[in-house]
Amino acid sequence: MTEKVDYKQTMNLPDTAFPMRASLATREPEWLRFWDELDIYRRCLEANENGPVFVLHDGPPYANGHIHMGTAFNKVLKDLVVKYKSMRGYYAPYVPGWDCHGQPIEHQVEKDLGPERMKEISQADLRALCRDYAMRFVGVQAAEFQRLGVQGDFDDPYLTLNPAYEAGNVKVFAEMYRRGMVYRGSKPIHWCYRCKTALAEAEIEYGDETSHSIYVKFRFTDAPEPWAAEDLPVSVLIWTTTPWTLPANVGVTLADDADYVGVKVAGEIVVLAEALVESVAGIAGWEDYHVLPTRVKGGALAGLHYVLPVHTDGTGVIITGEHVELSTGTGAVHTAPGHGEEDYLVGQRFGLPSLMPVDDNGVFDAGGGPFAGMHVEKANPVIIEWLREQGSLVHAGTTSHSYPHCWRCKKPVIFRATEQWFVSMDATGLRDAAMQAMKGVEWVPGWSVNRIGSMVADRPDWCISRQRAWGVPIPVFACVACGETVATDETFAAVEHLFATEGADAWFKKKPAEYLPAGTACPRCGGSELKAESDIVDVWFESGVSHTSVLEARPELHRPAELYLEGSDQHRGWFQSALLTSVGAYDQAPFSAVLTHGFIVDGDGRKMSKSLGNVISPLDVVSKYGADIIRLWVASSDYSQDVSVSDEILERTSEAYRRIRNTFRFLLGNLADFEPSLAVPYDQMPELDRYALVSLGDLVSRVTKAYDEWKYHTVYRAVYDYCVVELSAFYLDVLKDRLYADAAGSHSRRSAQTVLAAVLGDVVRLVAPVLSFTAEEVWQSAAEPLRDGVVSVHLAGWPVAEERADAADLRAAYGVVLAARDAATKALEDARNAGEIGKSQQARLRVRAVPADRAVLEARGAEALAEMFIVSAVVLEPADDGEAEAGAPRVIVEAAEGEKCPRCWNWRELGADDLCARCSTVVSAL
RNA sequence: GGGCCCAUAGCUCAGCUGGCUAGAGCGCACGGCUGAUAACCGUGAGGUCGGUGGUUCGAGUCCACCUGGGCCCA
Repeated sequence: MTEKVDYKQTMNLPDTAFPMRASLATREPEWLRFWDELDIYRRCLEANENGPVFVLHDGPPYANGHIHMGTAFNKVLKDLVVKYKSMRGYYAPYVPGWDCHGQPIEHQVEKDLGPERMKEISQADLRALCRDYAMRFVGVQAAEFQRLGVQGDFDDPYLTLNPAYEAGNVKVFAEMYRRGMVYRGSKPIHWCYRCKTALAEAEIEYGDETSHSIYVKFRFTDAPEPWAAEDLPVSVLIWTTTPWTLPANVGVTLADDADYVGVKVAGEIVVLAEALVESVAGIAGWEDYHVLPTRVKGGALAGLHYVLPVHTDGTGVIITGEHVELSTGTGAVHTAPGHGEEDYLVGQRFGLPSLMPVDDNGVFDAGGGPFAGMHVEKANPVIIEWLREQGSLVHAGTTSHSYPHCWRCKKPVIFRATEQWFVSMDATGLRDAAMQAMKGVEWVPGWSVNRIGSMVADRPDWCISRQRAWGVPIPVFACVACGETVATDETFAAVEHLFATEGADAWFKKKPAEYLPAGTACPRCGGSELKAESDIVDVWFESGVSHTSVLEARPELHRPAELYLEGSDQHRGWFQSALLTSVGAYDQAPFSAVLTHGFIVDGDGRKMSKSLGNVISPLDVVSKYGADIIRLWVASSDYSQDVSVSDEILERTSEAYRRIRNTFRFLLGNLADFEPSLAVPYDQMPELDRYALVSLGDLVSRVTKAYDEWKYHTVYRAVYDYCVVELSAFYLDVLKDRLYADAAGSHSRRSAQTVLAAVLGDVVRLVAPVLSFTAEEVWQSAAEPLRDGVVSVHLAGWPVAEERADAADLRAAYGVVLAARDAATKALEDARNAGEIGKSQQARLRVRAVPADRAVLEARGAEALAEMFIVSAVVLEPADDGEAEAGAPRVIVEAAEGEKCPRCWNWRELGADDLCARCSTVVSAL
């Protein structure tokens, strides 16, 4: 019996302090402190001071609430872009921003305040509360974004409530105004006559309401052709639930393509959609009626005139629209552009006037005709009676339907046109210019341009005014004497200066005379008393002008930005408002490229909502898995579609992370005693090592290309597969014998370490934009000589794929070798299942390959093949006739000859010391 | 109801301009190893490509419709 010797001590086993368990949740904050002390954001900028500039311009999230999966995804994606560009040598500043104005914050503050205190508070005080509210959440979100590893100028972000930002609004508005694309018009909005206020869509609560339901005849001025022969009065029959809007009627909208018929009833003819005759007859209680045979398309009736229902001395016109429903009503829609959104839009298209005879209190003015002075609600029954007297009422009943209510007083609201400010899409050719400008932009993914294109092509004029408190005022004045708008280069300059120095709050505290140049007067009547406009600007306009307030204003940025990157909802939102304001003021798109991503959905592809109970919070993921897992999930997802997240997905991501982490750990462990001065030159390396470097170079090329094409999930895939397939399953597995058993300072082991150092150095940088924390941990765990004085992986630059003269030959040869290896592992598995072997080193393989392959294998040498197959010996044999055609080599497993070397576990002839020759030499030299 | 988009194994992804028995990794099952060990190695079983119809000699890959889902409108 030989005495058991512990040869383990004589081997070079991995040694590293880099822990297998990541403990990201606790360790990541330490790296955040490390970067903070390093001032890594500024260091990255300084390092690239002379590099090309790449500006990713942050779209400002709304400053309320905590971050959610969508904002986390967006910010991490941006961070990948910025960190990659920075490592590539670009000067890549990233200034995060927040959208601080707007109705949701104002609404929340008002709710917190309560109705009593709300009545007391001044606009200035209300604005101060809104500001506090916004600032609180800017702080909350900034901390949360940074926890995700997002790097940027969080010490000096841009906020839409900053004076300098507010001034930018004036600058852009002024330029667009000067160019003649801003005008005053009217547009219907939700209005609560009890609270005497305009309401935003978000302030509307929908609830069931019982309304009047009336059918009314509008008499044609001349009997339309199809029914003229009957020689009876002909009317079009409409249905409405708001009798009080009839005084504002100017048109009747029909469905262009639907069939309309005349119904003879009670001695006259009423026209309505054929599909609705039966239901109307039932409701109206027609017993004796007759549908005339002639059918007419709605479009054929367009242009006919009828006598207005209330103002019977005037006429209205028949038009067509796509919003006409054929499931309820009559298929003929009473159209009052002053009192309905769709009516307004269709009215615009047909050039109908927008009558609005109702004042702030909901009372008819003179435009109400016989109902002037009456409140609309009280007028309803009166109007119905009046219509009955006129003989135009066909039926009056009630109906229950969903109707908008005021969130404050919970009472029904009305729709009512008011004076608003608009940006004209066509008066100065803004639409065409915008369509043109978007052609010069790179849209990722490509279909993205279709979406914004159709939006810009179809959109109505942009209503940019809001009747609210928390925002930036429309920077114009009205003459108190004559009502004329006063807005000149001088007043704009004064307001811009006012905002820049004191903020928009000053608008609500000072009188115009205090900041306008002396002598500013109304151009029409010469009046010198001016009133500041009380409306504020649409928040989309506000965020849109960041190209001016931020890109142009900050020295490190520029307009146009290289990239805007947001969720696909921003085609309608920020992308569009930025495009329109930039083209409007500068004839130029604000961005060179726009990247959009999908929305975050659950594992079944459904949107996240509290009611479905499928919401996952990024903060929970951070504390359970760590920010790097979120980052890896972001990188692994194809953002051009909606992106799923679920416990399973995160669990899988986490497993993938562990695999990558372990790969780094193995590399670090085997480089403990290595430094660059010990490196073996490429041309002196064993072939396998050269192949490994070629393969590494291929990875670098592939990954770099993927980053450049914004395909992060390809980056992830490539790196992960490389770790698993190339390294773990092949190269590293093969290398263990050499690394552990050869002499520590041997050429063969140093060669392997040279490769491992290259792999470590390259891969850690390839993943640094994604696994920012872990890459830093790896970097700091590497021996100092390997880091060469670079204090952070994020300052380490980008790896270069080296060109190797023998690369093509090696790729071809190793294609054959790896195919043979596959055949070998299969054969070994069979032998294992048959109980013939355990470890592969117990085997000796006879490999029979077709001549071409055998030549390739022979050129590597049997010893090299044994090393690569991790067996004790390989014998190459000619294939039998029957095997000659086979693609993969045939492999026969036999027991290895010799005995198991107690040190390296290969089966060899053992010497006097009971060791194999290699181990004997190594041990005796110790 | 409209515009844009999506739908390949349990998961994440490949499948270019239509052409061999639809691929990868993970997960899973089984096995090995115990010198990457809350690791590592191997083998294997899983999709007929959301559905229907069509174009074609041939379709996951083109067309139509449908179903389900997402964003934005209405």
